[in-house]
Amino acid sequence: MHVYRTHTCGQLKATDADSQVRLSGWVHRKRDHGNLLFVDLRDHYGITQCVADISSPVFSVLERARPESVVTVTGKVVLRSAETVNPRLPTGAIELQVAEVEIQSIADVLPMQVAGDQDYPEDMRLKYRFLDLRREDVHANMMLRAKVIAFLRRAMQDQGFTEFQTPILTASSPEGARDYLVPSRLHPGKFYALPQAPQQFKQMLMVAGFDRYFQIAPCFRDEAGRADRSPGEFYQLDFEMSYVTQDDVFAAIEPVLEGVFREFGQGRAVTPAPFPRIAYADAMLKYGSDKPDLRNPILIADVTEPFRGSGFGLFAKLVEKGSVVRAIPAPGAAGQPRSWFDKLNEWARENGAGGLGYIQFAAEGPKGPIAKNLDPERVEAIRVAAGLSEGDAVFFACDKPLAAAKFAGQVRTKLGTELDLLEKDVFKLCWTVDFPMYELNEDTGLVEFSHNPFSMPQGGMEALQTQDPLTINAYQYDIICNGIELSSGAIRNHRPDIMYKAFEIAGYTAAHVEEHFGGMLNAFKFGAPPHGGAAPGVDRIVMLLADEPNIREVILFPMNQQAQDLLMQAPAAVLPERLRELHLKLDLPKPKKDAEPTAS
RNA sequence: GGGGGUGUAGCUCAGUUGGUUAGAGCGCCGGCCUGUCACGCCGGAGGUCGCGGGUUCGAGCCCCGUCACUCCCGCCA
Repeated sequence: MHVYRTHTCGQLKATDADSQVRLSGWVHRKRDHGNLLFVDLRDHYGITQCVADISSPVFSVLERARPESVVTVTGKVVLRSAETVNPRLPTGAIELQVAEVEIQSIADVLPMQVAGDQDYPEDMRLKYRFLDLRREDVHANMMLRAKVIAFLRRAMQDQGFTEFQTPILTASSPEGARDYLVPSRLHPGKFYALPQAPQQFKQMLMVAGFDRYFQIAPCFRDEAGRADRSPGEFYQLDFEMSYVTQDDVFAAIEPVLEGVFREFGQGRAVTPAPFPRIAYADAMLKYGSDKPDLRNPILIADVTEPFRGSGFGLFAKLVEKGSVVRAIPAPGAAGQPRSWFDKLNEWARENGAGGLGYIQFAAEGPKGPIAKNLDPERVEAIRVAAGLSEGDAVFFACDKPLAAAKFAGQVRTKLGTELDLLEKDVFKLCWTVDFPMYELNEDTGLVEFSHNPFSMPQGGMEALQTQDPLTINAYQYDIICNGIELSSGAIRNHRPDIMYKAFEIAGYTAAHVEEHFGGMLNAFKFGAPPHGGAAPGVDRIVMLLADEPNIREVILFPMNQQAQDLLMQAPAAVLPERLRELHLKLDLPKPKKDAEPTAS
């Protein structure tokens, strides 16, 4: 008999009755009847009830074993009597009558319980992550993650992509988020940077002729955390393809994404490929966001004209000064009490808006503070523009175009949640396309890149030479699922001449481009294929599939929002000799006074 | 860097208008219990009410500051 186990804790069934077996695992839970003791023994695979009574020498040993101690038990599998079968347990038809027991590892009193579903503070869960990971839900999330990644690898290989590893210690990229830097011992004063994404490497792979690349790529960014954004590091399904148009990229990745949501979505509906494509400008108008949540049926409409020169002086004056008015329908909300509208108004003020005007289309006619000050024709124009019927209400956002769009988007989300309008049990995928290449910096009045400076402008060189830069779109796209951005991508600009011109428009000289992007530029001067790709976030895909509101629930050893690893105690101070070796001297801010350790 | 929320036993939380010795459940320790599966019953230990200051006859509760965690904004080519 094997020294530790003949079976796992999820394995034994009625057909194993009467066999002699050995199990090892954690003491999940004990039910001590004084003269009869039940021990639920748990491992990765499941739980098996083990039983011993007072007549057995193992009784006192097991009785003393605290929860989460690791034990090996040996004995006979016995059928449970009909009334003691536990149908909720896969092994519930049998139990193990313990004849021998060996304690492999004693558990101290636990800081947090593994059995049960009590909530614990996150800093405690992270500090004792090894215990937290034993718990059923978190354990299952990590297994889901592993299966999702295996699926993605297989799906990408099936689509003819090849997996490559790119460097972790690389050069700082002058664009984008802050880099994590690694000091060089051999080169005083110089630093490696951890890649924010393998962007330049994957483009080099295309230049090198590998045609289709993918990688489950670690990405490092020194930026603040969010519920859906892991600080420090995260993983992307990074891919790039040669000789492709935007449509080819979509066609390649859509089956992979649709497939992963179908495979692991547990019956939830998935948008079938091809996914809807929404132009950035439309997305901002209708959804108030470049990340439209298509589960929400509300569509925003522009109603600037009905307010222009109207009796509602506040909006009329703002419109004269260049503001726009957006209407956000609230289906069926006309009958909501005054307090409901007041509450939303208060919410709007808390979110930085002046307030939140509205019209109720009640049975007796339009009512509310704004309707009183508007001609009936204007109210009717609004009703038509926003597609409203009797019984609906409508809210208004009035501001400069971008601010109005963003606020309308917030209202849309708020109303969708408040009125419970979001479609349930569904993954709604779409592309946001046609991002503008440039935007105007309102502070400086200068034209800047609005997203990725290496995307190919639509219309190529001719567009750059002839169009108003602010009207040029890029072959740049995002993939969105339920309002969460899974990925950015682009058809890249592989032409040095177009790149110089694109940077020139944003105010950069050729010398600047050469200095900062010399490596890639150089590569493009020796024959570069047209290419493009994207990089869906793996953590976010798993988060959506696991239906978790927080990305840390699907990461094995996440850092907290302050980018600290509470388990491994990173970041940490280092010894002075290590700093000397790296040619570093510290210049620290004044320490916080009365700093205290965390509550645990 | 800024804003919101939270902070009371190891954990989850309650704590009335500012008023006697700060409570419950889980966990822990002890006792009882031979068919439980969130076992049950009895008893016990366990508190710098995050920390500091203030107001008050009196503060877990009110005020100011601060720290920690979290959510959001900024940031995220």
